[in-house]
Amino acid sequence: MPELPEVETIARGLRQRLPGLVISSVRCRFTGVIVADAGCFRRSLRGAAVEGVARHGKYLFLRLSGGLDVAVHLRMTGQVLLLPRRMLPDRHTHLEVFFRGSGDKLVFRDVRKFGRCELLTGGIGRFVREKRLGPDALTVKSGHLWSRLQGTRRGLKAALLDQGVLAGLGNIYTDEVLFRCRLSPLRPAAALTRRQTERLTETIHELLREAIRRKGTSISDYVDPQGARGGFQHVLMVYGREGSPCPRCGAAIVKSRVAGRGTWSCPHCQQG
DNA sequence: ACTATCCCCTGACGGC
DNA sequence: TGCCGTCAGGGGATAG
Repeated sequence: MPELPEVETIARGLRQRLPGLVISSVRCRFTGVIVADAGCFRRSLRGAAVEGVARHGKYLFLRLSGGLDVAVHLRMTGQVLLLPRRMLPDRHTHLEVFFRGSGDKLVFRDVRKFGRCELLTGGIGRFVREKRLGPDALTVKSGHLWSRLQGTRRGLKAALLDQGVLAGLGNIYTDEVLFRCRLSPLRPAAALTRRQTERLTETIHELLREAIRRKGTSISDYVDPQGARGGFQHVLMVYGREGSPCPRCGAAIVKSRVAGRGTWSCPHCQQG
């Protein structure tokens, strides 16, 4: 499931290849992935130049000429790929973008069809405000987290998964961050001290930077635009590891259900 | 305003 | 071998 590090890895991969290319045509094989009108989407993209690639939380943005942007969300199983333009699309390929004079095409594929592409005319900032996304998790300030966590009655995991609190953490990195901070996922968010919130913020930054360095976590479907898997799944400490010894104290990692999600934690280390 | 639950969708997996 | 139920979880909609 692509979270911030996976989307950042994709953004970096696209940044090396896309800027300067001009879109010659767009083929949509499953219109359900396009938010609003697919015909308008195709017409608007045709002839536009790619000026840059951006990211906020789990959203990827293609910045186009004419003040247009395309917002992409991969949800659970979405992929953004750069493939040879002549390669035949498979049954999960929903969108293909072709470029003038390029041997590659940009492909959106998604087994479960949860992912979405949306044309923006009002800019990224406006989109982020309308979606009520919190600050990006890579740069969120401790003071912001403090005020948001103080103002909720929810448990810590539920609060950190809320993209309105901070944008970018999903189920995997939330479990890993709570383990590193020795905090229980069920602990009331408002019970954190200021010092704990500072440490939590630093740990979020470190964990995400580390995961980006390893090019993300490939557990199920995630690959980068060139089809390469990430490496962070090899260093996960709790996620998906029920029954394995805790890397810190040796106690068996337990799986539970928190905020409707599978949740892995060490019952001994994470009592706080 | 806040919180919990359901739903979207497909493939993998376990039980029989 | 095949059928069926369950699970995976991001986020939007909806109910309480």
